[in-house]
Amino acid sequence: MTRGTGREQSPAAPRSVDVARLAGVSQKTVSRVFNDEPYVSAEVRRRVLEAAEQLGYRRNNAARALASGRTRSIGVVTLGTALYGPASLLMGVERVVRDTGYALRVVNTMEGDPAGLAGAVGSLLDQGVDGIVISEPIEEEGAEGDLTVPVNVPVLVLGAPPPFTASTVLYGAGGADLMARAAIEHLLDLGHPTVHHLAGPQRWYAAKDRLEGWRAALAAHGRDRPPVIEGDWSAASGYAAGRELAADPEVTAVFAANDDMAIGLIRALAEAGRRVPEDVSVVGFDDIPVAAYVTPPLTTVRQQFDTVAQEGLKRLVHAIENPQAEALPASDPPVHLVVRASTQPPPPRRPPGRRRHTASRPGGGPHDPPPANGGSSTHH
Amino acid sequence: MTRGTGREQSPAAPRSVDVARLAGVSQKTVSRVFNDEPYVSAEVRRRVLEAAEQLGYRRNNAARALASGRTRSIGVVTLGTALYGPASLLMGVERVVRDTGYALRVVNTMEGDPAGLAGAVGSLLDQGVDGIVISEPIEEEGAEGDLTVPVNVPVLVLGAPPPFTASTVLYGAGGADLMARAAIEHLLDLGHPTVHHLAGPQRWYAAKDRLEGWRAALAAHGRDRPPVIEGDWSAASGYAAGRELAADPEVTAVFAANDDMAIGLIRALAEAGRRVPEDVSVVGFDDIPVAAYVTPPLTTVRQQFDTVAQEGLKRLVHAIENPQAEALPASDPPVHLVVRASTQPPPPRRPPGRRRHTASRPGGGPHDPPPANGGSSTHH
DNA sequence: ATGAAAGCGCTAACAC
DNA sequence: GTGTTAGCGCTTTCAT
Repeated sequence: MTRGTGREQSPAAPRSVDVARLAGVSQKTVSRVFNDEPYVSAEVRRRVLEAAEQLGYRRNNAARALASGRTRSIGVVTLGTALYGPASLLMGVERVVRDTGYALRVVNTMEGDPAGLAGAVGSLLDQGVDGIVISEPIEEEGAEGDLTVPVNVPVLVLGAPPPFTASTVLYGAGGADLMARAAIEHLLDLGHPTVHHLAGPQRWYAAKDRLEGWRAALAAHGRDRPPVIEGDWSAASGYAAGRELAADPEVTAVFAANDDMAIGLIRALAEAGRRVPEDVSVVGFDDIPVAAYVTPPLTTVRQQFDTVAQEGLKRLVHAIENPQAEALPASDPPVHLVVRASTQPPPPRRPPGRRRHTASRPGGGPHDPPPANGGSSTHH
Repeated sequence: MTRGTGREQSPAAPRSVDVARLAGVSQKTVSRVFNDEPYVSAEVRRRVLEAAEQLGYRRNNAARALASGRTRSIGVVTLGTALYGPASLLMGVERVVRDTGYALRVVNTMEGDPAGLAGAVGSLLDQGVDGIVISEPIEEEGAEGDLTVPVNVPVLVLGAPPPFTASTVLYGAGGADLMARAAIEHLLDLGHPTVHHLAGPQRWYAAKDRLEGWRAALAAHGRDRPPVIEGDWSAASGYAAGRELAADPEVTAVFAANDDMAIGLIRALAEAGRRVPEDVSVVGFDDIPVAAYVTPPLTTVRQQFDTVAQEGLKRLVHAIENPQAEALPASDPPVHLVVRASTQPPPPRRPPGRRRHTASRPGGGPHDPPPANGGSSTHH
């Protein structure tokens, strides 16, 4: 209707020249208006915007990218899981990216993906992103070490050491070891002689970090370090681990690397007649939405995904827009241990080999309303 | 190093002409090779690929998009939540999109976002996507009905009726009503006189669908339709609902619109002395990863996000690549009710007003190992 | 404060 | 089978 090419199919999107013509200015002026450049009179700006509105003009991003060499988009590599941690981080990233005016492109790396991280990053590079976020990468078999593709955009790695070298690499989401440590110390403070660890899959850096925090905390307090059981993040693996641990009367406290495993673990313990928290205390990690409502309500470490995403992206965008400048400093997120009903002091020591069931804990029965978010204390 | 512009900064990405020159062919031939077009001799193809490899050539997508008018990317609008359902769907979508050779752009609509769906779609249109997936939209206040922006690309709406008109609109992820219905019928089959419903927020179409299935099932069987309680998907809201329902001795079966609410509900019931499943049966929806490991293991409706995503995207891509062709038909996903321990026949009827605790269920105590995935039956 | 001209790196249509 | 010629719709640089 507007531009008379004759074809009715879909009336060809208006271009900036069309707007310029209608507004009676040059095409460049339209460009100026849309880029908020200075030196456009208010009157002209108004005319241009009005013409654009009338035509339903949207600027063509491909042309823009081609001419400017920047796509104004950020790519994120995530694992293709709906696991609470990675999914929450992704949502946090999206929120911030949009706020900063960039577009978001997403690719997944599946566990066992042959191309893996390199493939994912390559695909983003193909798409021409201005920066890359790698969220919770896992260790690749074989492709250990450097990426084969040269990465010429800034990269933000959330929750892991550098998987490769790029022009600029930033880190974020550290401090999981400190968080784990706070969990362990909570249990030691309650009087547990030591704490067992149900670790996450060690190909995940997140799992390694938590293991490391556990190790460090026990070492710092001169405690025994019992053997580690490795799960796969799933409640099923936590359940399997629980069956093992239930058989060992020495176990009075367990730190699980995520809440799902903690829930499976608690179930297995309960089925074996070892009550939580009376006989065994359990701490999880993540603070998933149901953590306060399972039985017993789970003591756990809350991750602040939004904060982590926000802080990391601020630094990434800074690096994109100020290529020569110094990288902004990272800051460890605060540790936030949420104490609920799954932890309490250990049962009194007694000669091994005798089965017994101790009295109920003071005021901690299942009839207490779960603290909505209550009982949380912030360490560090 | 290769192209001598003198600047060492970052040695300017090679272009297809550079490859052409090195391979001793025309630039167009390079284009042919990279687009897998026919009519290139094996020998030339080899030379081109080798030259490209040597130069580290990656084709410029902005230029490609500008010249061809297609971005080879699909945009997805999701809610900015890590809720299991939406997050799983997003992951499913990503997986399929990559397989089909498209890139994925993601924008969120936050609840209460002023721009809302229109803003999100507009932002994708700005980015120049070839197709749009709208995942689980919620009803917008005010902006009811049509989008103000013209959408000239095919749109796939997952889990909702048409929020607007576009050139092509496809639907997917229907059938939630049938799934809800299967859940209700499972409870009726067990002998419950009727089933209460803890609904999701009714601004979500997914919540409406489940409510509708509940309503239809009760109507079909001529049962009472008790008042509906509306939650917000959270375990906390399920807990609140549970306190209400616990006070009503008539309640013997509850269908919760998602698992998180079901878990909160069960906790509130337990605290009020109403055991699940002995006194009250509960069915959830989603089959979240921990559903089999909470106490009691949750009977729930499993959603097949991968299938839904795959099926929907196949149709979307078809619509993108065959603009004139008939839309591929949709197919309802199969209903998959996973029966675990949170449901059983109702306790024997007795005069109202008397409190009692009935015997334990036959072989259904907490010491049964949770069926990993067991006890599932597929309806419809 | 505004405009003219020259590409950005590719694909499309046609020639050979 | 391969090359040539034009743009795609912007941003950039430089004039004015």
